[in-house]
Amino acid sequence: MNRWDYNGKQVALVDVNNFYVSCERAFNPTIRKKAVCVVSNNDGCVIARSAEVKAMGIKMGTPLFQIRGLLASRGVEVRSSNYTLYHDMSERFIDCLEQFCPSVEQYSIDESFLHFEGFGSGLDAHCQRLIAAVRQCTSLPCCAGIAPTRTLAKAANHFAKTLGVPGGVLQITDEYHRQQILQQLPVTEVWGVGSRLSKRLACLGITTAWDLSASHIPTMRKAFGVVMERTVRELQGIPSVDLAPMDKPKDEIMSGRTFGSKVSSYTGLMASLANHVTLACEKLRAQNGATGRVTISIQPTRQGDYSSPSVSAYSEVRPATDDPQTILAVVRQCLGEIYREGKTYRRASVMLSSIETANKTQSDLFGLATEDRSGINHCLEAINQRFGRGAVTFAATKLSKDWEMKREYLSPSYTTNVKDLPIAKIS
DNA sequence: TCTGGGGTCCTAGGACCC
DNA sequence: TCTGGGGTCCTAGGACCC
Repeated sequence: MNRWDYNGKQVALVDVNNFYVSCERAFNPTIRKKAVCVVSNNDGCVIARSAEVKAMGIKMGTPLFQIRGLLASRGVEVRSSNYTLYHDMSERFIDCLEQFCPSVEQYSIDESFLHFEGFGSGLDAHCQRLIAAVRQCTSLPCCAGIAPTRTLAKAANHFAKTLGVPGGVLQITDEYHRQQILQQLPVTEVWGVGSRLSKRLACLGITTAWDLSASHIPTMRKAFGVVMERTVRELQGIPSVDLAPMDKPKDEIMSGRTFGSKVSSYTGLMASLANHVTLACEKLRAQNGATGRVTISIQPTRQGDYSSPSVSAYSEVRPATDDPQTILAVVRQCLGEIYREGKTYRRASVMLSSIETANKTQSDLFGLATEDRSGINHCLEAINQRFGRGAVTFAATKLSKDWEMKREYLSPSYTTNVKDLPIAKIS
């Protein structure tokens, strides 16, 4: 038995190639052979690229306005991000994975860790069948990396994708193989090592994943902390990272967005914040929570190349509540504290924290019951669910339109809106 | 009132992820 | 002129307590 045989436990990282682009292509055959990129909210910057676009040297996060000309001259199809479509496709993807593995741990919208035990040498073939099934059921292309730890599985997946391995699966099977893989992987590509850490690592002569894996753990812990120690162990093949389960109730809930165009009026900011209160409260109620602390922040427009720091204000809410109207009143008061007339702003957000479970919130002193609006809140939610988000909103959200998103290149919601169902023509 | 050390709890901020 | 959003985990430092 070699050291890779952890009671036969293996983890596979399966992720969809260029997820957002692949979703756009799934329902639009005319762009399957074309270069495609997807841009962020407000059509701000590039957040997904097809292989052709990557080959043009266009980097992740490039502002759209800088490359409009280039994209047009190369015939690149641009799409605004369509999260309704992507979330629905993500659910279909995960449904498919669950047919092949009893223990699926969703990590992000397009990635999941699959835990297998006792598969032996048949795991590679099993994952190849899984990938073929995903392709058939959803038309999404994906790859898998298999190893004893999540960090190594990530590394294997990286090469499964970039080397175009047949079948789309790469498994690290022994010590020699691990060394080969890690020696070819720049340390920047290691899961958990970002740009800052990799710069500091370079000063110590650590430039590949293999260098990092061979580093002295106590030294690394002292210099970089426990997160780095765990990364090193994972690279060595010792499972050391645990993920918080996705269905765990959130400790804090945030809703924020950059405006479609600059906002300078109090009512404009309030309109945006009221919208975020509604969205945040939907999430809060979905996890049966109540918030005890509301924080708002507004960010002034950038000065030249530098982004201005955001300004924030918070207030405790006692007793904790899930009522948007109560929260809205708090938000209004906070905005009054930090709003400066004459300044222009680019972004606003609302954060709910100190979240408790709604049915065991402390009642306030003397048991003064706050007005019970749960009936009306459920009613509003039901209307919005049936007729679409925004069918009923607080008056404040309608006072100004400046904050609304710019989405010039939006594709239809093929899978979630009857009006947008694709039409098949038989000729 | 001063002296001190150690523990806990909270918050802000950094780094990272996709 | 135009540069995303939502989250996690960890650490340091301050306040408070005994």
